[in-house]
Amino acid sequence: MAANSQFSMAVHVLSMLAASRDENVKSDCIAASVNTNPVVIRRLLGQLAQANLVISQSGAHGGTRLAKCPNEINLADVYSAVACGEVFALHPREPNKDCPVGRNIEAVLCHLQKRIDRTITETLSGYTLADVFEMVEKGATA
Amino acid sequence: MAANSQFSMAVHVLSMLAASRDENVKSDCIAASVNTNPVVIRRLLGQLAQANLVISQSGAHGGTRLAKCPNEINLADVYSAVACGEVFALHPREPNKDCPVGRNIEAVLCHLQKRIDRTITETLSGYTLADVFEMVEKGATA
DNA sequence: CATATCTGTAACGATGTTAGTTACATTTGC
DNA sequence: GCAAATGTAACTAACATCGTTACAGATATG
Repeated sequence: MAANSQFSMAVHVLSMLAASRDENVKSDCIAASVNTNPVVIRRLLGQLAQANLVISQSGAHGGTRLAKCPNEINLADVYSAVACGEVFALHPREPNKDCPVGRNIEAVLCHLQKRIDRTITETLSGYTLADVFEMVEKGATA
Repeated sequence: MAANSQFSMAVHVLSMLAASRDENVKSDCIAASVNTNPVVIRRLLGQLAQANLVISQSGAHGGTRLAKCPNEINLADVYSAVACGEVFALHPREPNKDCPVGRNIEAVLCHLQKRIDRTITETLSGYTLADVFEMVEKGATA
């Protein structure tokens, strides 16, 4: 269960909200589509709200809706909102500093990590929620 | 401990081998630099050997060395050799197929996954082991 | 203002992955 | 034959993610 599905869930959730523009959608309803517990959804919505992607309302007739138009939300925003881990982890234990390689390898890997993260962000910024929703509606993978 | 450090370790290990071109390096020696158990290193070397990046020899005076020149090995090869997981996982539980979004979202996410993986591979293929080793020697992050 | 309905969040448990460790069979040079 | 290595299986420890329960707080509505 270790791999992180937050991004997948976020895209799913946002697609649900895009399907009901300007209506409050309840966490129970979203949870039913994602097939999980409403609390899991609310936790995720909290992160998306902090990133100003959605707006939630408490109380009766409450729920959540998009804070912007689907074409104003791109997937890079979503990716940074859910703060997924890096693509690859650094060493769990500190390398040996007495070794010329061990001493410097972490800086190099850290640089690579950032480089890749930038690449991912660039790629994701090419997709808006509107694009995703269109794909979902078509049932297409193009 | 969930995040995958195999790629980091692989780059470290290959840098060690690049530092001792044409010599057999023992797993104990590499383990000392990575600060882990030799068995962990041998497991990793097994994967790198299968990808034809290194060659191991059993027995006395055995060890491992690079199978090619450092400038013939690029990091995309390493990335695919250690078969890291995807950047983000799909839903752990199957979405609800009765929902229009739930029915189609997985195909879209799967498409996105592949798109990102391609981007990462492209970026990594821009670095050879020789590049990495040069950075390590300089202690620089550029 | 009482109530029903919703979100927000804390706390805990189940599950699964990763890496570390031990142990041992196998290979190979001397 | 012996010493020195790799290859690999099996087990354990640590940890992250997700699911679940429980409850406090907010808010429409009669």
